[in-house]
Amino acid sequence: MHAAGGPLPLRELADVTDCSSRQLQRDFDDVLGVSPREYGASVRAMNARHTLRSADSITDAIYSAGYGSVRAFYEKASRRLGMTPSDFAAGAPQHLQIRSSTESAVCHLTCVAGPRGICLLLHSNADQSTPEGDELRIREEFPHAIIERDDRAMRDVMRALCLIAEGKLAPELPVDVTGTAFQTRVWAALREIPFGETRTYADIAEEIGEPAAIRAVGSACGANRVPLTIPCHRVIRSDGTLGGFAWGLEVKEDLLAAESSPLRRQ
DNA sequence: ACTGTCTGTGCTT
DNA sequence: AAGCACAGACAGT
Repeated sequence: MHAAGGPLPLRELADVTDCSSRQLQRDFDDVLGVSPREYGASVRAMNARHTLRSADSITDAIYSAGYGSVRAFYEKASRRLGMTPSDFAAGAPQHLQIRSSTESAVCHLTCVAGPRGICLLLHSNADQSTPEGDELRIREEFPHAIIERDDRAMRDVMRALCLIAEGKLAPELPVDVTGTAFQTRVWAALREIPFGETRTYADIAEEIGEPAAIRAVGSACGANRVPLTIPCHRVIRSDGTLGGFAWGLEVKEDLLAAESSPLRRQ
């Protein structure tokens, strides 16, 4: 489907992968958490991001991305862009984001936020190099945005992030992240986990109505660009082991220990 | 436990 | 109106 740039008939996929169409449906659901058709729709939407950049007109881009009509594009894909197609086609030059960095008691934090909320949160400690790596990661995520450092505007946000990083109760922060339909559902479920509690990957899968998509929940947690604010550290495995965490298992362990200790609550 | 067939339902074109 | 994908039920391995 990536080669084709969009969804493929189920029969065709089944022939290529040499398994039955029913089995393919089940495998997609188990591993990816979405149906083959839905996955293809995401591929096509991603494809549209590229054609929008290169085509002469929005309409051309929409058709060459494989949509049958302009209407279909606006219904299915335009929400994923996070801006109007014409803004996106122009490279979103006017999109302004602010960033700030601070030292928490535990680690160095760098946060990038747009008008609607936090869109990226990076962490580093003494072992790892900081500024260049962060810069690269930010550029990778937002290649066309204007990003300015503004510590004053971010002061309250950074303060709240420090609290969470230390395992203390903090005000909820607005987030502005885009993902697949499935990721969005997982991230929303993660934000429902109360401070001081944990859930298993299976719990989350159950909660979003995809009880089989346990591994997919794990991937969605891994794809979380704003740890702490979307508390993926509160998800552990059913057997009690920690599972994974982008910032390292030690950090995850410390966070959970601090959050569950009543003495350190505020 | 895993797999394929059959089938009713609902969405898309 | 026709075709297709989806997902539950069921039976065979």
